[in-house]
Amino acid sequence: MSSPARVRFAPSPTGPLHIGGVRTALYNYLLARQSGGTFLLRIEDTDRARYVEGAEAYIREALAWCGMVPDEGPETGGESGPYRQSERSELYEAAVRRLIDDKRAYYAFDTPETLDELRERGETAGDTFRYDATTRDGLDNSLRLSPAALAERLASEDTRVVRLLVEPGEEVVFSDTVRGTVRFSTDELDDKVLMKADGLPTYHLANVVDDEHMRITHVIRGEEWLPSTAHHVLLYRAFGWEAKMPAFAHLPLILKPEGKGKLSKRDGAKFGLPVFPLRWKDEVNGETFMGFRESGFLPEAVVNFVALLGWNPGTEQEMFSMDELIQAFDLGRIGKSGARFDFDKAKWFNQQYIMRLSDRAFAEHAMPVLAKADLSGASHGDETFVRTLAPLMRERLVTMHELPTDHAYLFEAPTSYDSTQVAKRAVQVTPETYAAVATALESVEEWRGEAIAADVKAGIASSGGKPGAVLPLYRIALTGGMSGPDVFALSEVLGREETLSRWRAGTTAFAKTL
RNA sequence: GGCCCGUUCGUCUAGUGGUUAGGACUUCAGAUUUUCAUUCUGGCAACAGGGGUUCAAUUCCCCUACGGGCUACCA
Repeated sequence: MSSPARVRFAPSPTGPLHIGGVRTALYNYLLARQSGGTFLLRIEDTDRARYVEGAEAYIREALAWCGMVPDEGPETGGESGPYRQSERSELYEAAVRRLIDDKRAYYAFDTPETLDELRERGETAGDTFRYDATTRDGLDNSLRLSPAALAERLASEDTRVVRLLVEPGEEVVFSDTVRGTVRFSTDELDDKVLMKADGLPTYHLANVVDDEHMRITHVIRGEEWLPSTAHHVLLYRAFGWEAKMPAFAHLPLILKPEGKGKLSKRDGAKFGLPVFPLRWKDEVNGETFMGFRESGFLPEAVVNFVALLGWNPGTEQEMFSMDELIQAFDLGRIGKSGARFDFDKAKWFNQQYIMRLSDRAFAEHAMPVLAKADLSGASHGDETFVRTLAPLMRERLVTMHELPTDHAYLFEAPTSYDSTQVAKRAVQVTPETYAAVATALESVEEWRGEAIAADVKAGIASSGGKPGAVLPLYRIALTGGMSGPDVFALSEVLGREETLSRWRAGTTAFAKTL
C-alpha cells in the first residue's frame, strides 16, 4: 500500500456532472481510500459567465448517491478551505503578484477584439496566431513599458489580464502515470492568461495554486487537460514548486455510443439513454436530461460499470463492490485509449446487482419507483407486499423501472389480454374446465404456490381439460400476456381473492372470443 | 493547419518476442424453465496497413492511415 494520497475532484459548476466526471471522481476516491488518504471536493467556479445555479448541489448529490462523500469540501469544510475558488481570490492575487515581481508573468492590455482579429487574420493566412515570444513584442503589454508608463497604465481604466511569460526553446517533460513520459516544446506554448480582466484566475493558475496549497499528491483528471499540463509544469517551476509537484494521471475520454467524438450531454437524448447519474433540469431552457438513478439504476451498478470503463484489474473479475474496487484499483492499469459508452453493458451490470438484492433491499429500491408510477390500487405502496415480489422478480428485471411498466400486473389486474394467444388456446378449453379451476382455487387449503399448482392441475385433469391449453390461459388471465414469473408463485403473492377475481374476469373474456 | 495522445472480436478488454490470441457485453443455436427471465452448453467474431529489427513479431522501431484531445480573458 502506498503512502496516503491527498486527491481532489475539482469540477466546474457549469452544469450536471456527467458519467465521465463520475469516473474521474471515482478514481480519485478509490486512490484516496486505498491509500488511507483524503478525498476532497473543490468547486472551480472561476467562470462567472458559465456558472449554473444548482450545479454544485447536483454534484454533491451525485457523489453521495454513488457512495463517494468527500472528506473535505465546501460542505464538510476542512483544513485547506475554503473549497470554492471564488472564495480564494486573495491567494491567487498574491500568487500572481509574486509571478509578476519575479518577471515570470506580465500585464497584457490587448482587448479580446484585437486578439480575435489577429486570430482571424492568422487563419486566413494559413497559420495560427499565438500570444508568445514571436508576437508578444508587437502587442500591448507591460513587457516593454517603463515602470512609470506601466504605473500610469495600471491606474487607468484599461482592462488588463496577466499572462504567463513562456520562454521559448525549452523542453517541458513530465511523467504521466497513464501515458508515461510526455514532452512539449515551449516553442509551441502560448503565454496563457493567468488572471482574467474580471480579476478572477483562469483554471491554470487556480488549479496549480490550489493543488499546491491543498497539498495534493495526485492530479487525476480527463485527457483534455494533457496539453495544458505543460503550462502547469511551467507554473510549478515559476513558483519554485516543481520538486513537490503532484503526480499526473490523465484519463482516456469516454466516447459516444456510436459515431465520433467524446460523450456529450446531447447523446443522452439522442440515443435515449442516461449519461448523467441524476436527472438534471436546465432552469434556463427547461430542458431535462435523464439520470441513471431515475432510469431505475442502482448506484452500485453505475459505479461498477464506470470503474471498468478504461480500467481493469487484470483478472477476469467483473463484479466489484466499492470495497473491492478500493482493494483492486491501480492507477497503472488505466488504459490509454478512449472507451465507448456501452449502455448494454451498463444494463447488464444493473441486472446483476438487482439479482443480488436481498428481499428487503429490493423493496427499498422499488418503492420510490413505484410511488411515481401510474398504478391503480394500493398494493404498490405496500412495502411488505413489494418485498414478497423480490423472489419472483429479481431475476427478470434489468432496471427497477420495468416493475411498474412491464410488470404492472403485479399491482393491478390486466386490462387487456394477448388476443393471439387467447385465440389459439381458448378453443381447446371447455366451460367445465374454467369452472373446475375456479372451484380448485376456492378450495385450496393452504394458499401456497405448490398447493395451488397441485389443486389447479388436479381440477384441470378432473374436468378433462388439457394443461397445455389451460395453463397458458391461466397465466394470461393473471398477467394479460405470456411472460412473467411462475404463475403459481404469482398466485400466492396476489392472494386467493385477487387470483380468483382475475381468473373469472379472464375466463369471461376468453369465452366471448369464441 | 499546428501540437499532443491513442489503435487486439461490433463494444469493454486480457495477453505474449514463439499462445489453438483468453474473458465479458451484444448476437446466434441448443438444453432447462409447459411462459418470460435466470442458469448451463456451444457458435460467429479481433491483433489498422506498409516497411524494418529478429531464427521468429500482435508484441520492439519507423512511416502511413484512422480515431481522439488541445489550440479562449471555458473549464
